[in-house]
Amino acid sequence: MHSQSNPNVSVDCVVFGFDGADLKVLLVEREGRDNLNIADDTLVLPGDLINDKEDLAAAASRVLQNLTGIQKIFLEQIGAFGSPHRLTKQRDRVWLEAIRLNPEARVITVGFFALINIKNYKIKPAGFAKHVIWEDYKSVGELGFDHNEILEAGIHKLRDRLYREPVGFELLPERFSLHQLYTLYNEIMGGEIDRRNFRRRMLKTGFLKETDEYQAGVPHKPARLYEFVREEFENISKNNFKFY
Amino acid sequence: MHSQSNPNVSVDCVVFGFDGADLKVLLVEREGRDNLNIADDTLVLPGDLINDKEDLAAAASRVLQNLTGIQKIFLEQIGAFGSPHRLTKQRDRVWLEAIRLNPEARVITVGFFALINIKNYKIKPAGFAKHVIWEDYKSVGELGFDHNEILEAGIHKLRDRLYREPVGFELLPERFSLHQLYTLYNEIMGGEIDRRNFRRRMLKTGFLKETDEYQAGVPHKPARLYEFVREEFENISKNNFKFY
DNA sequence: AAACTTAGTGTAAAAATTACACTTTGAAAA
DNA sequence: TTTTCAAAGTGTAATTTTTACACTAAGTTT
Repeated sequence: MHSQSNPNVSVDCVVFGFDGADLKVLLVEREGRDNLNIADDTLVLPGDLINDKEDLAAAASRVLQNLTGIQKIFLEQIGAFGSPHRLTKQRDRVWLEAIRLNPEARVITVGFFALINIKNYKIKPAGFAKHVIWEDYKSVGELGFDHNEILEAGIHKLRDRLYREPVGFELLPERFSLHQLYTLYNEIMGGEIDRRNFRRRMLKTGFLKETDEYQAGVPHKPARLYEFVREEFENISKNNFKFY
Repeated sequence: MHSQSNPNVSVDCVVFGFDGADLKVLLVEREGRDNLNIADDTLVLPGDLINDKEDLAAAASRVLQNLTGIQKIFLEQIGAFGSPHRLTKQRDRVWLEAIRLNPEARVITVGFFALINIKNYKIKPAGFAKHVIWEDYKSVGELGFDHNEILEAGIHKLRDRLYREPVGFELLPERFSLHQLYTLYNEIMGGEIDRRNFRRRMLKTGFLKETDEYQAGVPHKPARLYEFVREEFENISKNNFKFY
């Protein structure tokens, strides 16, 4: 099973989700593979070594599925992380020695990032993942390896994408209120976006289609729900469109 | 010498230069190492395997220096390229078999990019580089390995950077005319930028300092030369500045 | 019926962007 | 020395975009 894995190259996934209020990141709590009993509740990004004949993105997909059960999501590369010291923390070494065939090997990792709507995926820990959790991005503490660094690179990528690609919609249900969209942008940008201007701006783009559906079960005026129309976006965005 | 190199990870450098009119890329024509006589005039990006205890960026620097003599330039990562088929072209295989200890090894490569002022560096081929040339970006043909793909990623990065970072100045002499700057932007953006608006816009930023020096030896009205004042840029760009 | 919560709406001032054509200056050629 | 050539350098008006800002509407809960 390990025989075909490449000892020098791994992948790690930064998967963002949004629960309607806060930005979340998918983390796994590692434990010994095959129930190897090492005490270690360190949180890490889902990741592992690549196989020798496997494309990087395919490896990321596979690893993510193996550890969390999440299937078929679009992963975009963040970049390579290759400090020679990235695996030298004491706790990480102990874990690697329990788990890897070549625990001493120099490993460079390739980070990937993805956005998903939390409610659309059921996560179920497997492999060396004892638990899988959606951690509030703002409360992420010290992760194993150099995963805080990878996460930082991920959030940068996310912000960058959010400006120019319609990625925000990946994080929302198919039908959403403008308030949800606003909260999402405001949360990720960490900023003070004017609510009215945001609304006007988004509507003016022409790729939000209003539906006849409204929020239900909320203790206040229900908001109209909208849909993102990708075809419209494709038309418009030929001429390098900017969201914000 | 090869003993410490990692068989699975390499770096490749996309180095852009500007000669006043056209955007150039640094390419090397490969040959057998130690004058191994294999007939191969394939052009490739400067690159090679990393050493086992070496940071990725450091490896890129070293490799670039070893092949072209270029020292101490700032390299920024483009990303990892890891298709399992990236080394399978026939000519590439022949070359690898003549050169590498593990010619069959799966290699993923990490691309880096840099911008330099052509006139400030003397290039001198060494290592497996038979010649080093500044190739016009527009005339680049088929390169070895997957280097066309890496180059494409490099130009994207360049365009992206050009919008928000003062990277254009890296490509110009310390003192330059607004015309040179304009040509540079217009060339890289491949676009139709209005000359007057460009000039006003750049001057308004406040980080171009006019000097008392003028172009010399040109058969027309000599242009005033300007300098880029980095400190001013740092001040201004706190609030995510955009060039164009 | 009152209180609460979020939805939803418009405008005026300021700033940025765009399109556009002629004069100036120095060197080279006549 | 005059003419020609090539790029340098300059301003404005119209349009569009951005910004700042506060109240009413509608449903639910108390």
